Amino acid sequence: MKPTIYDVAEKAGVSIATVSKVINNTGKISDKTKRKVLKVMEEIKYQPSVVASALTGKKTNTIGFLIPDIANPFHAEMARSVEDRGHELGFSVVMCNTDSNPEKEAQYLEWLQRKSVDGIILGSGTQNDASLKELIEQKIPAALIATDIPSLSVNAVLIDDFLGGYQAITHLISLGHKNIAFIAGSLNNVMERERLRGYKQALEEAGIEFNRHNLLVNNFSFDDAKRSMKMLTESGERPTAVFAFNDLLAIGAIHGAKEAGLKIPDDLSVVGFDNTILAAINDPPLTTIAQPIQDMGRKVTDLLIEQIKDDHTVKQRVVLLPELIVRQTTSPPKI
Amino acid sequence: MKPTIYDVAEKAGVSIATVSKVINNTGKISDKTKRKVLKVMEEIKYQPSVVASALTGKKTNTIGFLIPDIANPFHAEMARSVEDRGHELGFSVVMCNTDSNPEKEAQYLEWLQRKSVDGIILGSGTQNDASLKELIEQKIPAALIATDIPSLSVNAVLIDDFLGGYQAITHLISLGHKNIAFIAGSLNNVMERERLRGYKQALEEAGIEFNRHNLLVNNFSFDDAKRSMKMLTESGERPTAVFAFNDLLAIGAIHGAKEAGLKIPDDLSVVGFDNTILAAINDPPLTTIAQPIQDMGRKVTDLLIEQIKDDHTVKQRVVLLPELIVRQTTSPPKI
DNA sequence: CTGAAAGCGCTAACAG
DNA sequence: CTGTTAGCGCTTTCAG
Repeated sequence: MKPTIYDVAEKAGVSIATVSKVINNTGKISDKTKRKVLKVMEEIKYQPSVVASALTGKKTNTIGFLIPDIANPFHAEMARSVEDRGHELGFSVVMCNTDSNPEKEAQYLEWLQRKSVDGIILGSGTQNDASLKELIEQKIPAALIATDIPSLSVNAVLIDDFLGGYQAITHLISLGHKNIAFIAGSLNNVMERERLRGYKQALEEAGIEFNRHNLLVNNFSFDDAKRSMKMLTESGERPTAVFAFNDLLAIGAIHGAKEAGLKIPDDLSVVGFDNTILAAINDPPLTTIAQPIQDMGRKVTDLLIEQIKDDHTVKQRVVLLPELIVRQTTSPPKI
Repeated sequence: MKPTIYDVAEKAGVSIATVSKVINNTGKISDKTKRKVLKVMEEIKYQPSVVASALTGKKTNTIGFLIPDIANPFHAEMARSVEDRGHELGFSVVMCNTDSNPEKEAQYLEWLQRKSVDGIILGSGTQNDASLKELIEQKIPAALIATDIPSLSVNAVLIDDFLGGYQAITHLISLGHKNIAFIAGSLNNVMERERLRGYKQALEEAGIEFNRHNLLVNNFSFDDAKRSMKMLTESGERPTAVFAFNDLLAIGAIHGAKEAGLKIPDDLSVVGFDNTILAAINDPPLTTIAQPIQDMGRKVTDLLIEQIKDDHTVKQRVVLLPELIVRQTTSPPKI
């Protein structure tokens, strides 16, 4: 059996209360007995049980992290930075892949509560506003990353998606493009709608009319993007540039364009979003709008853990600014 | 406050023992009282505390998952399949990024034990054999994925790395290549050494002598691979083909080669390993040795959970076979 | 400074 | 069938 607090108390000739105090550095214990207890703990390799201490009302030092899919590089990089920061601060993180499915989401949330996690981070793709609301009502610390729910008072770290879209399109326009497509995902969340708004705004400022045919909605999949792009090249006045919802879709579009015989960037300029590893290793390297993933993960973890330690901290919404990374998939149109 | 078992007992007019029995479906309870209790649980939104039940010796339904870096697509895809299967079977998974650092590894292991996880999966890159040994001695269920420690009796799921290396090189030789480089990582684990052995064996069978200069050891980084490749192209008799330890390194090599003015695959054939998303989206699509990542993740999770449920199950080492996926980065040498 | 004792929410005999 | 009760390992008053 694993040694318990009783074992060390007995072996050290003190009471369990004393042992508890030296473990937690509370109360006043003489140096002498403190040393003795510490020594015994070493000897019998005693490890306090988090389960038992949690039952008395202390923290579990565990947080939940919900994202649609950890196999998606954007989410994986986010997970890495959240876990890193959590680890630094003494917290474990439970990974939950929701597939953006509200039912799965609700189930994870229930499990996490039953396991008494100290708090929960909801990543982009959170669908189930209702369950988040419940979380907040039950005073479970929660924070959002890369997404926002304007109607709720909750810590959130996100980027200015409007600006991201605006930057991408402004860049393309400055290169001389006028016919620019937008390859979106489902278009059913604020994030995407904001980027679309940025897209439209940039067009408008340049006096270019929005063309409904240039707005492609697909299913967040590589193959969809490829197919969409191919179709687009066959349309009458094909765009000379495309802005994709993320790097994966951008690369899908590039593949589709290449299959149709187009050269990148000469025949088609492409801008991605996120600046994941995919953008860096693409050939040619992908021009993209960078989200500061590391900072976002770190910041949201800090906010959540602050809230866990003191529930009266004032909530905040931290908006980081995206940055245009010009690489080699954009150039003036050659037409 | 969250409702407890006492709250439902009181409201339903029964004892907590009865409530406990309906929760766990143990003992014999009349349909009538069962329904009544269930109804009350619904009404007050009662959720049994995993912490409390764990304290009485029951499972926490949580497992730990150690890998070097979830931001690495290979690990991320593995994590996804482990978490998926865990979720199906009712287990949460705690993600731990070790950076292959033995101290971090040991610390995670300690935390996980203090949190009473039911079992632990160790991914490739596990460095600290000693702490794994301790785990086993303490009868904590553990299982290995994509790695093996021959001296320990522990469930493991891995691929035949020797065969993988052999397949890659045989493919290249069959295309007519004779001068083939191997871009390795650190070369300090069985996995890599096995692949190297496969490489050598294939060469030997073809009557090609092993050339020490064709073995490049780097640091698992994209840039290292790129640099290595560039150097290689400047050497006297540059290889006409290269086999890399994983897809990322293979793509790094491709970038290096392209910078040196080589065309892929005409001037240089490249074979990767893992068949991650990187291989599929590379341009040209990367020929690679596929690991059945989904199956591995699922299988190792099954083995671990079986062991959790019954510690007397016989341990096994499941060796899956890698598969050569020929795409477009390999062709006969044009020299 | 140190220890006795109550209690956290739940499970598992054991009685009835 | 249902309830009483003794823990699980730890924290926290409250006395001494």
